[in-house]
Amino acid sequence: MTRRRREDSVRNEAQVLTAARETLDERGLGADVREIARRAGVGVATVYRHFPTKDDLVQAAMRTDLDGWTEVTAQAVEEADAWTGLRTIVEHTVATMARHRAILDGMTSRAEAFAACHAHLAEALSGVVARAHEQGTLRRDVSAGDVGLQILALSGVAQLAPDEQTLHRHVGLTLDGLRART
Amino acid sequence: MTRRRREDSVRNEAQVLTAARETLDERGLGADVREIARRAGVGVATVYRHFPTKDDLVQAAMRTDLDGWTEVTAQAVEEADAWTGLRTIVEHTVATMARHRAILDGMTSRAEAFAACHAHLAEALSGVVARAHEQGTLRRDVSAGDVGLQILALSGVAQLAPDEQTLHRHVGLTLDGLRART
DNA sequence: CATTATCCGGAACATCCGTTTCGGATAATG
DNA sequence: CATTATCCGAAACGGATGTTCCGGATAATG
Repeated sequence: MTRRRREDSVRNEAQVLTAARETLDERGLGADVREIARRAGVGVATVYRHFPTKDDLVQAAMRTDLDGWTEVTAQAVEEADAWTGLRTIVEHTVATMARHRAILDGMTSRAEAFAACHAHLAEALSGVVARAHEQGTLRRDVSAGDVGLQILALSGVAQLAPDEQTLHRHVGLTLDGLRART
Repeated sequence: MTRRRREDSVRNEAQVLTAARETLDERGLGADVREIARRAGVGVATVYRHFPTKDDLVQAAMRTDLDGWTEVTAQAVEEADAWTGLRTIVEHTVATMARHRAILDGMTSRAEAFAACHAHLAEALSGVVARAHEQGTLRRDVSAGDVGLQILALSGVAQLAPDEQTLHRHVGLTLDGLRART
């Protein structure tokens, strides 16, 4: 006879996830597990009971945001105007990275746990870029890989320029640079 | 009577500096002092005898390259055509950061040891950008701070895109985006 | 309320890294 | 060659961080 799961257990798991999200957003992948535990009002062992490894915790904490990002980008590929889709992908990806520093860290450090994200981004960009080339709205000499690099570069800016406005202006600047000259 | 300095001492100091340059270029500021010592064929204590702290070692190892960079950028400010000067600053700074990962790390992590570099870059950019605005070659809505951010962003690209050619193309892309539309 | 499976937190362990210590080796001097 | 100031490397220290242990607490069950 299997007992019902203890209520403090589920409560703690939720609190750990929340604390992990907060801490990872602030400190990035380098966040200390002890600090996450402290913010959750819990001991370290409790964290490790629910998530066998720090990587597992990170993935669980970022899952929702990552899924949202995946959906938005996948949808942007379907956009009739490929340039609009490209702009959406760039803006939304940069915004996500700016808000969640751990995701940026994972992408730039090529952590194995983020390989799927890399693949998804590459695929989405490859589609949109090809169609933007057909529609003549993207510079011919700009590849999907180039756009990917620019996205990561902009995300790097996000960590140096705290204010939303500056970041958005830089995204506009970059997009201007990518657009085919009329 | 003060004795002459022992020969193994000066030899070791030089070897440590060389090893430090190699290791810092490869691994960035996170380079392990033990690895530097090993490459120099020396014990850790020898490293610390010549350079009281890791920061001191880093500064000594990077001094030559930083001085070169300072000179080139200072000279670029004097350029008659401000746009050319700006391009030189951007290209040379990005190239320096790409080659010496530790310098990039120092600049982006706002380490106190690199405050002088920050100040120098800010001053140089401020001058060139003002004159480029007067000459109408730089977009009006782009500030010196913006250019500084773009430089750091491009340097970030340098760490993700190993090949020289891709990096140079991205620099060109960015410069295109900064130039006033004719 | 008694039982007990489940869960909890703090301490301990392992590793990494900057830095210091110290007994022994060695080069400069006379 | 003897002396000794100087230098050397291995080991140890100290702090940070991921992870595990374990004795005690507690919630689910009947």
